[in-house]
Amino acid sequence: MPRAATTSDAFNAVAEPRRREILNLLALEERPVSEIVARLGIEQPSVSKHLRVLRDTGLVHARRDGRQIFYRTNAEAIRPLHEWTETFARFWRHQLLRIKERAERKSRVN
Amino acid sequence: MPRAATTSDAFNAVAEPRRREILNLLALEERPVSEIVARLGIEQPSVSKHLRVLRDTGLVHARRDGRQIFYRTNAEAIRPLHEWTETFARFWRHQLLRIKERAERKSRVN
DNA sequence: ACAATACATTCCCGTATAGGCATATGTCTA
DNA sequence: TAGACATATGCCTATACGGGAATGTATTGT
Repeated sequence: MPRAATTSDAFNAVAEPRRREILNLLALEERPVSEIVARLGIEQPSVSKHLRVLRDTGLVHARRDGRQIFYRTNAEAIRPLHEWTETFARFWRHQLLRIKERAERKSRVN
Repeated sequence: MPRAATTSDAFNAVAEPRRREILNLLALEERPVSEIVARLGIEQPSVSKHLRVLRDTGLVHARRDGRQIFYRTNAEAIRPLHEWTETFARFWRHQLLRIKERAERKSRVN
């Protein structure tokens, strides 16, 4: 079996660096496809295909205005990723704490 | 061009659900391969291959003890993912805030 | 040295890419 | 209605994938 389809879930969709760039770009404000093409320097068909994946996974919303279609990141869809990574956060925070403690112990000795 | 290699970065590595399961399992304590096989019900060669990817991306550490090899999640390697998703957190938090405000406005009217 | 145990690697296969290019679709304007 | 503009889709190719089965490698105990 090959890797799961990029359209199946957010984890797969954001595995592609260009798609993450697109999500970054569309986080603050909605933008038409042409602007994504211009800013990221990716071919238009390629951008459209990435947007298709992002739309199918709910990572972006689309709104048509005349000939243009404005896309915007749907942060809510990124939330599951954030939550999954958050379950590991306590480990590196704990690690940092230990490093800090060790440093303090050291400076106490000196 | 095909999708980027799973070994290229953490984003690609965790796109695979089984690998996320493995990371979850190895987060609290190190475990030998046989235990991962038993707990997740995946074939041993398959587990070994996933572990290889996770090791190449630094997502797990390995320690040999006799015939067994103990693996353990390296939370630090998940941090970049957490940080990337964190940049979007303020948007859904803001969204939640707006929903809350709207609810309060509504109840004020009633 | 040999057998058993614990993992890792290799090969094969069907599938899902992502990019490039051409083309189709939808919308506005003259 | 024709043409320009904005975007989407289809086709092609090379490549990476993940599972299954078989095999290789390292370590231990006898």
